Amino acid sequence: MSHSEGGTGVRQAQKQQSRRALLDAGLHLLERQNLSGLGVREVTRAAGMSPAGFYRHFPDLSALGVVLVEESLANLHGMIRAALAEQGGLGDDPEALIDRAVEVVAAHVGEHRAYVRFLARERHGGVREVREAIAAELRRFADEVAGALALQPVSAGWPAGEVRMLAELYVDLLVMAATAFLEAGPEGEAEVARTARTRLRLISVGRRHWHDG
Amino acid sequence: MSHSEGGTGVRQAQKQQSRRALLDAGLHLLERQNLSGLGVREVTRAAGMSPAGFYRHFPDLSALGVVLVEESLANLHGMIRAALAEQGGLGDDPEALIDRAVEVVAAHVGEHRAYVRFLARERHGGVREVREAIAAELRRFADEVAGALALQPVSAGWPAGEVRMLAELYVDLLVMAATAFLEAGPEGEAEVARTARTRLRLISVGRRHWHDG
DNA sequence: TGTACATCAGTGAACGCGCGTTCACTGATGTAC
DNA sequence: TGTACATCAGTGAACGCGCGTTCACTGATGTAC
Repeated sequence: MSHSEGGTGVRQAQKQQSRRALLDAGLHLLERQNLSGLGVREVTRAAGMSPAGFYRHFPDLSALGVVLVEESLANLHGMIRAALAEQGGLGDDPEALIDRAVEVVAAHVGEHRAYVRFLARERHGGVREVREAIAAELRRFADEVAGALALQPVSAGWPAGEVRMLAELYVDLLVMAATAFLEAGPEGEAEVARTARTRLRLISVGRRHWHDG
Repeated sequence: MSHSEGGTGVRQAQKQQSRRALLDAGLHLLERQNLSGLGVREVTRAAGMSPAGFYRHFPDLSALGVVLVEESLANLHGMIRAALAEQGGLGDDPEALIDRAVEVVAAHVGEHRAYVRFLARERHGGVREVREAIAAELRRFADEVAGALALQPVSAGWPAGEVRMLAELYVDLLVMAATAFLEAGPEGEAEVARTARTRLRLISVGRRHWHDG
């Protein structure tokens, strides 16, 4: 065991650990402030590293921010994919699907509170690279939802552009629900969920009667 | 004319002018950065005043931010009230009302671009006082919309809570439309307007068929 | 296995800089008589 | 109208401070033989 256990990669593993410490420290600090107000020294201090060490990992704080965006939405994508995969299992009951989607969002916010707060704050924040990274990820998110919607029987005969627009509306409503969960304490959570469900159902009803009279 | 023309108030008028210069400089700088990244010296420099002069008008930058919030939404309230007042004139045609609302938002964004950008950026930004001021104003905005909705024949028999929720949904959609106008250049404006109208109509249809089957 | 050299993540000191805030001041405006 | 004093918006210098970034360094890890 004593020979060849570490080998190549010990150094790299240590570096990854430091990098993670910087990302975690940054994410933690960003719960209470904007990325544009964050400082290199502040992050390294929180991560237990000397200021100069930061530059072994990132050229500047925007770069760290972009990595946080990717991580935030990697999580989210996984959950969305799982929720959409259940669609078949839930049959064609739109009520059940809506309930499930809202549950997924609530759970996601509960588990990744810091990431969600970060996204909400920087989505329209002062750092262009980060804004653009978030916009790109949300577009990919809408792509997935659009793909799932297109498979539903209700969408038969709808042009792709309209399905896509509907998907964007759902995404926007889910993002709004997520930030509402953030802002409501635990006591307000049920109310936020109720509101989110009603909104989604309203869209659902509208969609069903779109071509009526 | 030479006696009594100025009189009391010249000093006060000059002070107001300086205060305005500070607010305008701040608003201008905030188009490209977060409030939490703004500096006292930066604002006074842009306003052509010495740094110390700032403190004759505001205790700190958050206070300036709160005033900008009030101004932003004072504008908006006026427009909303005007749009809602037209409601009677437009009869009960919901299509026309939606078209008009979207036009009003587009015009507002065109004329008050800096204010709208500021609101979008600070709504979830890093300065609590400003966030809370924005939330309070948006609540008042939803109150007005709820009041108008309650008067519509379509709302007969709807409980006040549901009307309120509907109003909040409309407000959120309009706010999202406003930020979409911001981000789209002039060439994308028509597309944003089309999307916003479709979203609002979808709600409108859903509302009409809410209690069907 | 042991040895000699290379790599490179993290350090600690140093730099110049712009920051927020204070202070005593100045001079135009306001007021009392 | 004129004069003497009060007010106070804006100034400019000064302060101490924490910032971002650089640099030569150290010592653990990796590699060649």
